[in-house]
Amino acid sequence: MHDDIDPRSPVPLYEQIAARIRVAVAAEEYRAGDALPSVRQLSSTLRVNPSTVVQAYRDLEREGFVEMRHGAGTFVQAMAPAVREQERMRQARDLVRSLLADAARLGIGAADVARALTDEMGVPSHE
Amino acid sequence: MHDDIDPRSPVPLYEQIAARIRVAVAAEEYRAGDALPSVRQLSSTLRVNPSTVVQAYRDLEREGFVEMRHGAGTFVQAMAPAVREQERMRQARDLVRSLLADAARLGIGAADVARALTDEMGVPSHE
DNA sequence: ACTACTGTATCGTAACAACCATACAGTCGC
DNA sequence: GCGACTGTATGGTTGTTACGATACAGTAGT
Repeated sequence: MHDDIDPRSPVPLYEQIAARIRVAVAAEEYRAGDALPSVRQLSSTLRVNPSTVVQAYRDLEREGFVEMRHGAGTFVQAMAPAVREQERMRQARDLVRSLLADAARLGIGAADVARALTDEMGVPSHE
Repeated sequence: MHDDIDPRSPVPLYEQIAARIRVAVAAEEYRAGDALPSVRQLSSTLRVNPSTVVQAYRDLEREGFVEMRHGAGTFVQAMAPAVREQERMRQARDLVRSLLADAARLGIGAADVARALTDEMGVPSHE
């Protein structure tokens, strides 16, 4: 439960925070209906500005992970596994599309990308 | 040979210019050893600042497409097809790695990404 | 060497993103 | 209804990126 959060990382604080919550929810560390730490509470334990936590929570809300209720708190959303799966695939599709757009600008086709991906998956050198 | 370049696009001008040159080189519109338009010349025909063209040319130089010779001009590099292929795969690998990093932050695994990619490739609905 | 071209380096400006500070507004237990 | 908690909205600071303006430096034909 130590920091996990690194202000000097190139990835924004609010993304680090959101990622942290996502895995906690995925690991059922939080159940549907549970309240997340309040904005101020989490911001003080992480030594971060409340607004930064808000930004993380808002991202999670857009993705359907949580619901923010004015004056009450932020609660994890119930979500059928099938729906969650579907949502994950939608995000994956968006990621892949922007990747292909970037690749095209470099003169790299989808086939090359696919090859590189299978190469990366086949060699689990990290982690 | 008209503009192709759109200042209002979210993709930077220098990237649009670099992309334009890449396809021209790939299409053998320029051959190895040929001189590209000079920085000032291209910048004036594109109605763009010389520095912007320089940035594009520098990117192309980093990628090994061209060579900038101070006082002489910018020339397309000779490059064996095998080397070019290898270079393309290296770039594809880098793209895929950063994609997987992004995906991980969203709780999306490589398997989901692979599925999304094959879906996108299988259904050429756009363009 | 001079001149007219080349690329190079440096600085400034505008737009944007991340983060913070602070005031505002709703909810709920007492 | 009051008080202590919640999230919300607004504005400012800082750092980064894209783009431009302008001065510097190398090359080559004459």
